[in-house]
Amino acid sequence: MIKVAVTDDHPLMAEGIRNVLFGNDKIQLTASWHRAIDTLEDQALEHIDVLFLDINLPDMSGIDLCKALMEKYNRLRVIAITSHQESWFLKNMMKAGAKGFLLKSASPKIILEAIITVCRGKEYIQSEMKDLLLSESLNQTTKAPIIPKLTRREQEVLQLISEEYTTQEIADKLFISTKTVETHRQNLTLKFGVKNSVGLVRVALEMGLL
Amino acid sequence: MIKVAVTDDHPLMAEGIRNVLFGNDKIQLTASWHRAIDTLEDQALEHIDVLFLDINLPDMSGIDLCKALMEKYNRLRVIAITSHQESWFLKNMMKAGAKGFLLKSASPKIILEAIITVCRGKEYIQSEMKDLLLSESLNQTTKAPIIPKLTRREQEVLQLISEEYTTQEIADKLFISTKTVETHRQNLTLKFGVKNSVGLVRVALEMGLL
DNA sequence: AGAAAAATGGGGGAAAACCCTGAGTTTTTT
DNA sequence: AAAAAACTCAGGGTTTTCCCCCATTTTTCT
Repeated sequence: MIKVAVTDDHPLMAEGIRNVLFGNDKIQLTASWHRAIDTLEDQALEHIDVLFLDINLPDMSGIDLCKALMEKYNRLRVIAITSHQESWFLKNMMKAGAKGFLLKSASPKIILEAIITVCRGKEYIQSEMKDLLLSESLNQTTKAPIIPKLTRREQEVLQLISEEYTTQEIADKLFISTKTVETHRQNLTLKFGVKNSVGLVRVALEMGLL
Repeated sequence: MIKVAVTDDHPLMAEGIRNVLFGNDKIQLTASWHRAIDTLEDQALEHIDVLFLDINLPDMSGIDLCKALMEKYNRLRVIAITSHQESWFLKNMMKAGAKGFLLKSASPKIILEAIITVCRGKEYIQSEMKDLLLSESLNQTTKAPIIPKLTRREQEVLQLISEEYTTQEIADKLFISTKTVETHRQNLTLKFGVKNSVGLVRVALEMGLL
C-alpha cells in the first residue's frame, strides 16, 4: 500500500488526485494540506510515501518547502506539480530534492505512472518538460537556473521598478541617491541574468517574487 | 436534473468537480473539454445547463469563448473559474456573459451553491472576489478594466519587448524601421495605460497575454 | 574582533527609451 | 467604392537606462 498526500492551495487539485486514485487498492490518498506550514507541522507526513507538492503556495515557495521536507523526512518522495511550463522551476525543484515533476495538465495515467516510478526510487519527469529542457538547451537560452537571493534593498528596488517608477523616483522614495538605485538595479540584472528592467520584471513575476 | 460541463485544460479540475458532484442525484457532470475549439464544436452543449469555464485555455481566451457561447446557446449559464484573483478578469467575464465567478480554491459547498444560484437565473460571485472589488474601488487604483485589443503587429512587438530585445533589434527582426517599432511601443503603452515597457510587460503578463 | 556582505555614492559616457508632431501607404471593413 | 483601421516612417528633442570605472560606510555573520 502506497500512501499519498497533497499540498496545494487549490482544494480541487486534491479532489482530482483523490478521484484518480479512487478504486485503486494499492495507492491511497491519506492527507492533504493547503499551506506549507500545515504540511511541515503535521507529523502524519512520517508515514507518507509520496507527496504531491504545488510550487505556488500562499505562505512559502514550494521549493523551500521541498528542501525543508527533504531534511526532515528522508524517506519521503516529492512530486512537484505546477501549471507553469518553465524549466527553472523544474531545475530548482529537482535541486531541492523532488523526485518527480508533473504539469497540472497531467492525465490520470501519467499520475499513476509517476507515483509508481518514484516509489521504485527512480525519477519521473513528464515528457513535455523533457522536451522543453531539450529545446532550451538547443537554443542555448538557458536562463539562470537558480532563484537569486535578493537583499532587502534589492527587493524594494525591484518592487518599485515593477511599479514603473524611474530611478529618480525610487531614489526619492527610499531617501537614497540615484546612483545607489542604479547599483541595485545593476546587481539585480546580474543576479537574474537578464538584459534590462523588462527582463527583471518578467522573470521576477514568473518566479512569483512580485 | 441539472447538467454540468467543464472546459479547462487541466484534467484534474474536471476530476475535482466530478468528485464534488459525486453522489448528488440532481446535478450531473456530463461532459468536459480541454480546448475552446472542442467546446464550441460539440453539439452536446445544447443540453448543458451550466458550463464551468477556465479563462486560461490553450487556444483561445476564456473571455472570447464565453462571448461566442453566449451568442450560440442563450440558455447556457457560464461560471468562470480561475486561479487569478484579479478584478479585470471578473469584469470582462461578466461583460462576456458569464453568470458566475469562482476561484479555483472554491470549496465544494461554494461550487454547489454557485450551480444552483445561476440555474435560478441569478448571478453568483464568490465573496472573496466581491471583497477584492470593494477594496479596489476604495483604493481608487482600479486598473484599466478592459483588455485592450491588440493588432497583430502590436502583439509581435509586445512579445519581443518582453523578450528583452531593443527597439533596434525588434526593427531588424520584423524588417521595419526603428521609428515604426517606437510607434507600436507608444500605442501599446497608451492602450494599456502604463508608463513604460516595464509596465507593459507586467500588465501583459498579468492578463495572460504573453 | 575580524571578515564578509550589504548599502551607500560618484564620474562620465554611450545607448536606449520616451515624447511630440506629422503624414503617406496598405489592409480590412462596411 | 468609400471609410476605417492598421501599418509604415520621419525629424528632433528630452529623459532614462545602461555600463564601465571606483570608493566608503554600515550591517551582519563567524
